[in-house]
Amino acid sequence: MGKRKSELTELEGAAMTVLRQLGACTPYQVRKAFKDSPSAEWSGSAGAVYPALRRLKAAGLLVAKPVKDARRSVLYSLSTAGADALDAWLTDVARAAGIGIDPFRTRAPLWGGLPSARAGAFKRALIRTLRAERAAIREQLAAPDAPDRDAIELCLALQETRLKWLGAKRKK
Amino acid sequence: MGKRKSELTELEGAAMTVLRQLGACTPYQVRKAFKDSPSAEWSGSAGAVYPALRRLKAAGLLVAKPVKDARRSVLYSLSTAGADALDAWLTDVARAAGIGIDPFRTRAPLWGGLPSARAGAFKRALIRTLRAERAAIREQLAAPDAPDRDAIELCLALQETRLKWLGAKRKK
DNA sequence: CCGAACATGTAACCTGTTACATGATTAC
DNA sequence: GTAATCATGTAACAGGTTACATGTTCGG
Repeated sequence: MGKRKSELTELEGAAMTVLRQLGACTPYQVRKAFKDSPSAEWSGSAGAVYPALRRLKAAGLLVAKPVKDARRSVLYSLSTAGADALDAWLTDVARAAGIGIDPFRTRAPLWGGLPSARAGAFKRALIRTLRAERAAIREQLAAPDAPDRDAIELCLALQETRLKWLGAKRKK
Repeated sequence: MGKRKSELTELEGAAMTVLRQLGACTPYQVRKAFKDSPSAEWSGSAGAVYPALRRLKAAGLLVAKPVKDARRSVLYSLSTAGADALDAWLTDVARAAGIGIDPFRTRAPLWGGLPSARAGAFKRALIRTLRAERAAIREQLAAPDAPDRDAIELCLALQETRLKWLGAKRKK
């Protein structure tokens, strides 16, 4: 069965999440899921996904089922151990509550100190972009068949928090 | 002056942010700033910080001033080109509006599908942790001399958004 | 049948982490 | 003087990214 991995990376967890949601997938389908995702944190680069799935297979967390087509595709799905590992990853409180890497928050402290000529145009552009993303997210929520409704709402809430913060800051 | 770097990494930008805020710093001081930061996204590992600062120096974005102590320390500060690069990094709309890597949001879509025996205890632990962090952040805000007040408020707003989302989800 | 998009990979590179090594300073 | 801590690094490693290479399927 291969030795147990002590911990999953964020990408590995995300990939296994896709497998749980969609059932057995080829690596390409996982990549596609990453790319199509509204909240795309992962580029879904082949150089990350293919090795990651093989790694998980080697660790006994996935089972591979070869497809008999000319492309020699492989359908991966969660093994029992994989399902357990995914649950453990999902319920890792310390990591779930952690901050991650937020480009907005990394930059925010310094926006107040920008040369004012630059600051105005930048803030306008930023707000415009955030609003556009918010609109796109709302669009998705409008679809009656939207999957991951909760996740999309979370995404929306986060963008709105950013917008609200910018607004509050501006007023001061 | 060295050749121009096309783009700064998040850590490089964060390091230069520290230099702008504190003035000339040794690598160790930058590391300390990362570790002390309330919103610590970076471990401030020596293996990242020392090479990063040398990289930026080589690119002409920092100036190095040797200190005449037995430790052969070096004080780094922003060059003119470095200040420009930092401004460009700060005002990179696409990146600032991007989502980054958010462990909470990566996991959130699947919490609904957890075995219910596990889900309850996990959610309680998660809420407890988030509340503890919120309290810690409020603590910082209570200090009258708190620097980066805006940034801390943003941190607080984000944690509250998470808590609110969890609460809303629970009700449904 | 031929070009475009699909699908599977690989190799070189970059950056950050952990763990270690080493010397300087401070507290006692 | 010695132990703890401060401070500066380095080496091995890990995990992603980009760019490339290659074969397959499909639309015209």
